[in-house]
Amino acid sequence: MRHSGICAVLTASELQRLAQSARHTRHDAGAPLLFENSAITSYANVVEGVVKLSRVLRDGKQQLVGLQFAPDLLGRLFGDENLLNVEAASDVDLCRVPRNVLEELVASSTELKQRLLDQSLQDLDDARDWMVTLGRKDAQQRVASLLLLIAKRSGADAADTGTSFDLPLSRSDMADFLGLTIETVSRQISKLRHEGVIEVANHRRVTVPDMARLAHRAG
Amino acid sequence: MRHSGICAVLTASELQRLAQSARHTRHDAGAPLLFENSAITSYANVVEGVVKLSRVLRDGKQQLVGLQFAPDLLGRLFGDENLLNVEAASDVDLCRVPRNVLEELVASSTELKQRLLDQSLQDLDDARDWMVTLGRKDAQQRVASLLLLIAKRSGADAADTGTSFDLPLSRSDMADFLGLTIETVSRQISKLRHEGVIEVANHRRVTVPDMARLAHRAG
DNA sequence: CGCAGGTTTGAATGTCGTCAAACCAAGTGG
DNA sequence: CCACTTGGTTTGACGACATTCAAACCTGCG
Repeated sequence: MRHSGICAVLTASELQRLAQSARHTRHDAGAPLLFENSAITSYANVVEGVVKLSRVLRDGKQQLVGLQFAPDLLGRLFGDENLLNVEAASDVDLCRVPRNVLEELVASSTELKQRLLDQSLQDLDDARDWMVTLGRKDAQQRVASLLLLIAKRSGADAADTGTSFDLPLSRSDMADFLGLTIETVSRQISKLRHEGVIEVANHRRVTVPDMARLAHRAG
Repeated sequence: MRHSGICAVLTASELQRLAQSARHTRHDAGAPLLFENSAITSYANVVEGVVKLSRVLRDGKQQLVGLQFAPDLLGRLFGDENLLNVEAASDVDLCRVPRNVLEELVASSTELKQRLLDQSLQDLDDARDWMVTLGRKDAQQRVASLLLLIAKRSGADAADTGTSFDLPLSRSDMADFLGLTIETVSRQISKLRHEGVIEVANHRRVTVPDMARLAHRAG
């Protein structure tokens, strides 16, 4: 899930145009950012933290369909309807831009349009990658895949003792992303821990001594 | 999965430019159209039939990540690497266009670029929809979801007796798309048949007396 | 300290996968 | 025309893995 944020795709003059109307906002973990089927009134850049995109079935079950790390762009361009629930997974900093301003910019910049196309194609690739995970991997491989994804995208610091990072998701969120139950996620994490593939502190801080070994578990 | 094909997004003069280099090709069911990781040398429009996009795990398991019905566009724009296996699911007619010609057109037409962005966003929505199916639905709901999808996209003819269509996929392909095994797919189809939700002739021709009832089974 | 939320662990249940056999439709050759 | 083959599909018996239900366990906080 490597996206380029708004800032990365704008020229200096465009950025200036944007700065006039952009506003920073802060949100606590769990805060809803948009509701399913609501009209989109603004777009946003993820400045800090992780945002989760989800859909819910009629029976109440939930499935996360995407995670947005900084500096990803948030919000679906040119769609009138938002098909997703958008929530802060961790504490989040956003840089909001009114919809019409951004679309104005997009209309005037063919370069920008090109970059947005690239990004949506990247998102599509990511979504299809995850379809493989959901359709063909067992619980162990799914959990390993998620840890790998998080390690890659949240600036995990590498040391001699291994790579460390904080989980931006609760067990419940992880389960909803992996198509599993909380209990199964917990069991698989415990298994990886007992086998020395990962170390866990306070249920949230993860250390990976050997990334290749984790990758191997991911299938 | 509602895409607009090339033809739908081009002006008359652009179509003319395209006609000079476009070539029609025919492929039998099962024929490979592109290989994973191969450089893309051309793009194509699906004129007739259904094309399947898939990825394979190291252990040989396969997962379909998309289906392309006429008149969808085939091939990933602006990516140098093709991450997918592309095969004819049924007998297929393609309209091929050399890569450079299409990208030339895209570069010159901001309207075209816009439409391609729309399409990739639609594909992304579709992929995320299917993530919900793979992550949160049981076998029965998955099979019903697929039948519903095929009914919608392959021009199913509606009559007083119900809606009828041919399955463009083998049981094996269906299993790979649904994240199930052949046997489970077969069992669920039999179940739907015994319960009168669908009728099946020759293992391929499906009739749905009451679409709403099928939709209800899809979750 | 004691409560509350989230997490871990355990035992029992159920769904789907695996293995294996029967079935069906279409095509080939005697 | 019928026996035989072949590939795909269906059905059955069994086992494995994930879910469910329930209880114990941490960690942070009043």
